[in-house]
Amino acid sequence: MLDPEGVNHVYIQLSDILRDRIAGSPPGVPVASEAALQREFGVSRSTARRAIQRLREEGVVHTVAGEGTFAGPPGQARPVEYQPMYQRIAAGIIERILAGSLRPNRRIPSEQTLRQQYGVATATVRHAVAYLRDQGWVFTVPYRGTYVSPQETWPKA
Amino acid sequence: MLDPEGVNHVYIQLSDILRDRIAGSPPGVPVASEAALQREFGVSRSTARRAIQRLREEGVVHTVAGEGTFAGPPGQARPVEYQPMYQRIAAGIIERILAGSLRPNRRIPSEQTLRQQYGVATATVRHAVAYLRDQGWVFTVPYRGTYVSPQETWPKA
DNA sequence: GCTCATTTGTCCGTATGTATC
DNA sequence: TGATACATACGGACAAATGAG
Repeated sequence: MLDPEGVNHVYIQLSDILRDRIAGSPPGVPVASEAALQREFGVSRSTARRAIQRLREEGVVHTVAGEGTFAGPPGQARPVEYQPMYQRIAAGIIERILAGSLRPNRRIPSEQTLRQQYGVATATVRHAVAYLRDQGWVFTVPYRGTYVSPQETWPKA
Repeated sequence: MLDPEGVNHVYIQLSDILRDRIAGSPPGVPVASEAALQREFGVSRSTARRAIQRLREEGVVHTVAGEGTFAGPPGQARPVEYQPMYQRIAAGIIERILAGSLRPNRRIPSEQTLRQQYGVATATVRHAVAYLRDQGWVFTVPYRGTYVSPQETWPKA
C-alpha cells in the first residue's frame, strides 16, 4: 500500500489513503489512532502524526488531546456510539428531562440505579452528574440528592 | 613525410595523411588534436586546422567544440571508451532504463552509489544526472530523489 | 482522591538523501 | 572536495489530557 520509494513522501501517501477512508464516513467518527496507524502501515509515529496533521490542515479531521482524531471539522457532534460513557449517560438523562419523565425540582435516579442501568462504575456516574451540573441541567443538595433544575437554568441548546 | 617544396600544399598533404589514418578506424574515434598535429608534424596550428577543416568538408570527420575531432560524420555515437565520463554514466543509466531494471517513477541509484560505482566525483555524477534530465529520461523531486520519467517523456532515441 | 490504559503533544538523537555554496 | 543547511523518516522518552474503574 505504502511505497517508501515512491515519488510522494510516505506521509503524503498515508494521508491520501486516510482521506479516502474518511470521505465516506459521517463527521465525528474516530479516525485510526496514531498507534493504530503504526501497527497497520508499519510507519513510525512521527510519520503517522504528519499524515494526520496534513488532514487537520485541510480541515478534513480534528483532534482532541487525550481522546483521538475525528472526521470533520471541530465542534461537530459525535455520534452516540463514539461518545464517552459519561456523556452517553448524561444524554440519556437530558432526554428524560426534555420528555418530562424527570421534572424540575424532583430527584434524578440514584447513583446505584444509574450504575445498574448502565453497568458502569460509581465514578463514571458521578462524572455524568458533574457534567450535567456544569451545564445547568441539575443541582445537588448535600445529603439529600440531585434534582432537576428549573427550566430557566437549562442550557439553551 | 611532409614536403614543403612539394606540388601540393602542406595542409593538403597533411589532410591526405590523416584521411588514410582515419580510413581504418571506426566512427567516433578521436582524431589527433590540433596541438598533437603541431608536435607530430612540426606545422603551425593554422596549418593543422586547415587540414582538419578539409576533412570536415569531406564529411570524413566532425568536430565538437571543446571536445575534439572525431572520425565519421556528426551525430555518430561515439565508442564508449572515448565518451566523457558523465556520458558514460548517463549511457549506463539509460541502458538500465531500457532494460527495465530501472522503472518509471522509481528512484535511480543515489549520488553516492553512482559515485562509488564509477569512481568519480559528485560533480561528475550531477553532470550525468543533469544530462539525463535535459533529455527527459529522469526528473528530480527536491529532497526526495531523482526518478525515471514515464515512458511518454523519454526521447525518441 | 488514586490507579490504569489510551491517546495526543513535545522533544531529542540518528540516519539518509538532497541542495547550495 | 568539503562544509553547511534542509527535509524526510525512524525510534525513543516523557509529559499532559482523557476516560474508566
